[in-house]
Amino acid sequence: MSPYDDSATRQRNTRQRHAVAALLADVNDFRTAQELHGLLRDRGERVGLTTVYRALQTMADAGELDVMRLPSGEQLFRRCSSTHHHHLVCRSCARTVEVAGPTVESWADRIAGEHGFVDISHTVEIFGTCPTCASV
Amino acid sequence: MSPYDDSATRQRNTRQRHAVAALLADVNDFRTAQELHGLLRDRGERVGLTTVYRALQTMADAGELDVMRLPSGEQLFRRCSSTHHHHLVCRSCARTVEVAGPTVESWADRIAGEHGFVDISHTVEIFGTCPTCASV
DNA sequence: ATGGATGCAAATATTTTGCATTTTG
DNA sequence: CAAAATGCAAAATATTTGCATCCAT
Repeated sequence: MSPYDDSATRQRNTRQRHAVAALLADVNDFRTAQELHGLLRDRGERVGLTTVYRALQTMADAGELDVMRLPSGEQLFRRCSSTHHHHLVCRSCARTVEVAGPTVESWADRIAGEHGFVDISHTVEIFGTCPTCASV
Repeated sequence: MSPYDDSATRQRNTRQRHAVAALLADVNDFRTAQELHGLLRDRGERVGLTTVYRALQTMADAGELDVMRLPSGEQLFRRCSSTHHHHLVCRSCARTVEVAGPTVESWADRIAGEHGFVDISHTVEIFGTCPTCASV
């Protein structure tokens, strides 16, 4: 493997995968596969839902995407951001606030290390009722 | 509401719900609905899968159960432990270590409070590869 | 040309719901 | 007896797979 191999993945450079990657770059936030598929539709891109799922899975396996799961069970995908953060989500209206958590990051790494776990990732979700919904 | 009302839930006291509750008390660990249903079978209890799901949902809504989700998407249920803790889960073999996180608790409460959110709950899952799986 | 990628349809898997019947209080 | 719970079958949801075709290399 050459030292400057910039193809992180071994996949082919298809229109569809490019469209998915471009969309994720623009959105830069967690979306379900189905939402992403719909957004591609809106952009006039013609990509099958199956292909969206496959592209997302490939990218996630390659470590290019963060994946989290909604309480309802759908998985959410987002382009990996160098600025790792978590979410504070309103149970009632789903309003989401991104919060940074350096405290949690180091805590998670330390805890995992103490148990000999490697290749650590973590998810933190805080649920509550936002001020607007609470005042109704 | 009487001050010493010990019926946390308003449900009826059926054989099936009792069986599910008793099983959860014995298992005292995270299990899928299907696994719990199978265990009831093994015990000779005759409870429909639908009923298991409904009992679990009712108990979870009542705050009697903790619910988490596997990376694969199935939800896991466990009798609430009074000692709130989080999980360090091996991606490969699903081995789970329970870890306490006072740091995270206070962090989550503070962050949520700063944004005016009330009635806070949170989930933290740490994923990694356990020592055994990593050495293979 | 050749093997990976696509996309439709169908299969899976998990969880929920309609509804007739049974059971609890 | 009335309301709630059960359980079967069917629906709903999310995601994956078979396979014939297409296209990037």
